[in-house]
Amino acid sequence: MIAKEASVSNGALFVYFETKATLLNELYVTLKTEMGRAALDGLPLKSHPREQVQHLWTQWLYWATSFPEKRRALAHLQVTDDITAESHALVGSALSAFTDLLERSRADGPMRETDLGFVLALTNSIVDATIDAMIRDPAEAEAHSRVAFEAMWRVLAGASVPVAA
Amino acid sequence: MIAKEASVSNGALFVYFETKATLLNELYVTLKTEMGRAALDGLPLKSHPREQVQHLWTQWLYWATSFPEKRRALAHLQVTDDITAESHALVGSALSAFTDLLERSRADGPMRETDLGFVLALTNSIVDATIDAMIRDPAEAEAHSRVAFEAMWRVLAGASVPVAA
Amino acid sequence: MIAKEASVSNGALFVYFETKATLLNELYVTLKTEMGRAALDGLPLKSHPREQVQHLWTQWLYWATSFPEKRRALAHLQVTDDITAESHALVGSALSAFTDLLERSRADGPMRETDLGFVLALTNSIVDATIDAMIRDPAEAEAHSRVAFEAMWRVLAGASVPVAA
Amino acid sequence: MIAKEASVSNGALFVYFETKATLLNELYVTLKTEMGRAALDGLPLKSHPREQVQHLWTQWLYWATSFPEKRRALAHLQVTDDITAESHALVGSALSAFTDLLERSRADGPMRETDLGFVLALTNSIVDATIDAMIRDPAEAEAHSRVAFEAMWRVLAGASVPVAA
DNA sequence: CATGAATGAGGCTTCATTCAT
DNA sequence: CATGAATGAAGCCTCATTCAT
Repeated sequence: MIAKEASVSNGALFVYFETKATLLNELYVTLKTEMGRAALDGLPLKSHPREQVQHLWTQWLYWATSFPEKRRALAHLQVTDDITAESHALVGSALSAFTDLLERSRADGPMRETDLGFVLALTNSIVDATIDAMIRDPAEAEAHSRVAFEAMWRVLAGASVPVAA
Repeated sequence: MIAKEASVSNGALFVYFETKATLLNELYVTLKTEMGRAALDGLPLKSHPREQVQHLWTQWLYWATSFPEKRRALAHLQVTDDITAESHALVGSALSAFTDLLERSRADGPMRETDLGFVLALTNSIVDATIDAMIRDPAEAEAHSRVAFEAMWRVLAGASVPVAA
Repeated sequence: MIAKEASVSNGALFVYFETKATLLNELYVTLKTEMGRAALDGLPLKSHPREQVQHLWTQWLYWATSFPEKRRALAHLQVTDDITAESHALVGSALSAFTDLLERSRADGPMRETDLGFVLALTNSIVDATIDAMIRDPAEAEAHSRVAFEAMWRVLAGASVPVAA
Repeated sequence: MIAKEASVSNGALFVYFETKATLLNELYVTLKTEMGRAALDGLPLKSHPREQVQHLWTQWLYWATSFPEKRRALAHLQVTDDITAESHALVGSALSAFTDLLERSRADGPMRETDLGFVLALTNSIVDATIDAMIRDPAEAEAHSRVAFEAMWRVLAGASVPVAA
C-alpha cells in the first residue's frame, strides 16, 4: 500500500529501508522532527519563557491541524512497539531547543525537581489531547486552545496568573 | 491469534462477535468500564473533592500498573478507527460518577466554563502520560505519581497550594 | 444464510435435511415440479397439440418471469453436480403430462424417431434462452416470445406453416 | 484450489488477477474465444451458408467433446453473476465472423427480422443442449448431432429440406 | 539502483456439520 | 423436535520479504 501510494515499485521500498520497521522508525523521526521544527520556527528568544511557550504552543497546534494525516500517523506510531529507543533518542536530541525552553519554564515552579523527560511527556500529552479536541470540534478550537494553554502553564509553572504584591 | 490465545477455535470467535470490529468495541467498553469501576471503588463520598480525586487517582494508577496489558490494549484501541461513537457514549454513561466528581472539582477553578468533555480528555491524558512514565521507570513511580497529581489538580482547580497571606 | 433467510436456527436445517446436497435436491425437485404444474395448468386437452403447446409455452414463460429468483435458482442447480439422477428421474415422472404432449407433437415431424429425452432437452433449452432474453430485455419480451415459439415448433414439428396443397 | 491445481503459490494468483472475479472473467473470455476460434477454423467461405454452418456445428461439437472440463467451466461461468458486461462485449467482438454467418443464414428465413443477439442465444442454447446430450450418452452422439443440426437449421432458416415442386 | 514476479504466512470470514441441552 | 454453541476446513485476500533480471 505504501509503495502504491508513493508510486514506486514494492521492491524499491526495500532498497531504501531494510525492513518495514526501519521505514516506520525513519518516518517517526522525520515526522517528529518536522513537527518540532515547525513549532520552534521563529521562536522569540529574547522574550519571557511564557511568551516563548505561548509561541510554541500556537505553532505546534497550527502544524497539527494543518497536517491531520501526519498527526494521525504519529498517534499510531507512538503506541507501536516498532519504534526503537534509538529513534526516541534521535528525536530528543533534534528537539533540544524544546527541552531547553521547558527547563527554563519550569525552573521556579512546582516541577523544578522533576525528571525533565516526564515533564515533557506531560506537556506533550496535554498538547495531544488539545489537538484531538480541536479536530473533533473545530467550532470550539480557539477556546479550547486558550484554556488548555493556561492549564499547561499551570502544570509547568504553577499559578497561571502571577498574584500582584 | 486471539482465538489461539483464548484456546478456542477460530470459528467460535464469530459465534460471539459478528466482526473483528465488534469484538474490539466490546473489549474497549469492557476495559474502560472495568478501569472506571476500579478507580471509583470505595470513593469517600463525604470528603472534599480534592481528596476524592486523590483517591481516584491512586486507584486508577494502581489498576493500570496492575494490568499493564489491559492498559496497552486500551492505548491501541484509542487510536483505532474501529471504535464507534456508540462505544464512546456507552463508556461515558458508565462513568457518570466520574464526570460528576470532575464537575465538582473544577467548579470554582479556571476551567469552570470549559466543556466538561474536554476537561475529562485533558485529565485523562495526564493520567495516561503518568502511567506510561511509571511503567517505563518503576523506580520513580511514586515520585512521578505525587508530582503528576498536583499538576493535574492545578489543571482542574488552579494553584495547588493556597498561598498564605 | 439459508437458515437466516428462513428465520430458523441453523440446526433446524439438519433436522429436515441430512445434508446440504439433500436440501438442494429437494429444492430442485420442488421447483421443477412447481414450474411444470404451473405450465400445465388449464391445458386445453381437447385442442390440437400445437395449441396445447402454445398454452404450455405461455404459462411457462409467465411463471418464469413471475418468479425470477426461482428461475435463477434452477439455473444454478442445473449446472451443479449435486443434483442426483434420482432427482432428475423424480422430476421426469412428475412431468409425464409434459412428455406425453411432446410425444404427440413430434409424432409426424422430423423428430419422430429421436430419443424423447433429447427432444425435451432441446425444447427446454429454447425456453430457457427465451426466458433469459425476455428478462434481459423486457421491451422485446412479447416479440421474442412469439418468434421463439415458432422456432421451437419448427424444431418439434417441422415447417411451422403448413404448405397449402 | 486453483493455485494448487496450477502448482503455484496462492499469492501468485493475486499477482496476475486482482480478484477472483477478474480471474473468472479472463477465463471466460479466453475460453469463449478459444471455442469460437476452434469452431471457425477452416470455414469454407465460398460455400453455401448451410454448409458453413454445418462446418461450424461439427467443429464446435468436436471442440466441446474434446475438452469437456472447459465446457463445464463455461457452463458454470455463464450462470454466474461475476461475468461483467464488458466480458460479454469482448467475447462478442471476438466472434464477429460467427454473427456474420448467422446473419446470412437467417436472411431469408422466419427470423430475418429478429434481434440477432437473440438468434445467437437460441442457436447457442441448442448447441449446448446437444453437447450435453452427447456427453451424457456417447453412443447416440452421432445421431443426436445430426438430428439437432437439422433442428437448429429449421430454427434459423425454416423448413430444413426444400420441398420439390 | 529499480523493478516486479514469486512466495507463504497470516488475517478475517463463511459455512457444513455435530452435538449437548 | 428445535436450538444454538462449537468446530475446523476452506476461501479470498494482503503483505513483508526475496531475488533474478
